[in-house]
Amino acid sequence: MSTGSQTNESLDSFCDFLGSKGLRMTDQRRGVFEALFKQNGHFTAEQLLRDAQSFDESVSRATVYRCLPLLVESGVIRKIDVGQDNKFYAMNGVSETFKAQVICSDCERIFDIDAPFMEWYGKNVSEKLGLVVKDQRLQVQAECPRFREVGSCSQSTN
Amino acid sequence: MSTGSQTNESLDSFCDFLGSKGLRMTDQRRGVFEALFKQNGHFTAEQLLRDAQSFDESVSRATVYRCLPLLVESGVIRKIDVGQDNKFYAMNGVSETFKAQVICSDCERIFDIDAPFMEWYGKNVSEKLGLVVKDQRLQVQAECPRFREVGSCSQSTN
DNA sequence: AATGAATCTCAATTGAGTCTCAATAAGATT
DNA sequence: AATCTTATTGAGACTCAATTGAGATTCATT
Repeated sequence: MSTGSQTNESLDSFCDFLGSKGLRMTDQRRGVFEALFKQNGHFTAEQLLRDAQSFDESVSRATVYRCLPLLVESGVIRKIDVGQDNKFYAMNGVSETFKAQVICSDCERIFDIDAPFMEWYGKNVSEKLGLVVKDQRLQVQAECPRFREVGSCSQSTN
Repeated sequence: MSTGSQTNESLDSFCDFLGSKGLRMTDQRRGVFEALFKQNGHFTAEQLLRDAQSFDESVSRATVYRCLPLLVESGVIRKIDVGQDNKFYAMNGVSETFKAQVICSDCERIFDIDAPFMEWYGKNVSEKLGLVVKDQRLQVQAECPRFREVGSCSQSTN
C-alpha cells in the first residue's frame, strides 16, 4: 500500500507542524493521518473515524475529532463549504482547483464556485476507465429572472 | 446481490446529496435505496415499501413516503406523469440522467458517465445566486497513462 | 360504509459532535 | 534509572437536532 512519497512528505510536514506547536506525533494521530489517504475527494469525520480504526483499533472518536482541527490548521486538509454547517472535509492539493463556473447569459457575469464534490467523479472515472484526470469543470449556463423583468442586475459579484 | 458498483456510486452520491442538505444517511433510508434496485420499470410507493421492508423489517410506511421526495430531488428517481395524480415513480435510467463527458486527450475517446448529483449541485448553486439554470455540463479532461507508455489504447469502450 | 393511498402527529430513538476526567505515555531533568 | 511535567488518550456522559414508527387522520373511489 502507501501512497508513495507524497504520504511521507506530508506526514513529515504534519509532524513539523505539531512540533512547532509543542504537540506530539502519536500512534493514534498517525492512524488518522493514514486514513486520510483512503478517502476519495471529500469525506466526513465519521468516515475518517471508521478508516482510522481499520488501521489502528485504538483510535477513538474523540481523538479523530480532536485531530481534525489540527489537520485543517496545518493545511493538510480543509473544510468544505457546502452551505450548511461544515460536515465535509477534503485533502488539500488537488481539488481546490475544481471550480464550477456559473455564467449568466443576461448580464454576462461569471461566478467561480468551489465545487469540491467534483473530485469524487473524477477519481471514480479514472479508476474505472484507467484514465488520469487532468482537469474538470462544471459549466452552468444561467439567466437572471430579475434582469429580464427590470432590465438590470443589482446583485453583488462575490 | 447488489447491482455492482453502479449501486455504490449512486448511493455515495445520494449520501452527498443528503449531507449537503444537513440530512443523514440512516439504515432505513439505505433500505429504501436498496429496494429501488429491485424494481423494474415503474413502481409505486407501496411496492417500494414492501421491498424495503424485505431488506429491513424496520422500514415504516412514513419513512418511505418521506424518502421519496428526496430521491426525486437528488435525481435518483423521477415521478411518472400519469394524468393528474403522480402515483408512479421510475428509476432515472442511464439515458435520462445528467452526463459528464470525459474526454481523453491522448486517444480522443469520449465517455459519458452518470453525474446526477452534479446536476442537482449546479441547480442548487445557481438558485442561491438568484439565477435560473438553462444548461449545464461537466467536462472532464483526462489522459491514458497506458497510451503514453505503449502508444495505443486497448481498452474497451463502455 | 369500506377500502386503500397518502399525510400528519408526537413521543421515543438515533446519531453526530462535544466534554470531562482519570489513566497513561512521552520528554525533559536530574 | 528515577522523577517531574505536560500532552494525550479512551470511555462514556452529555447535548441537540434529525429521524423514526405507530397509529390517527384525510381524501378520493367504490
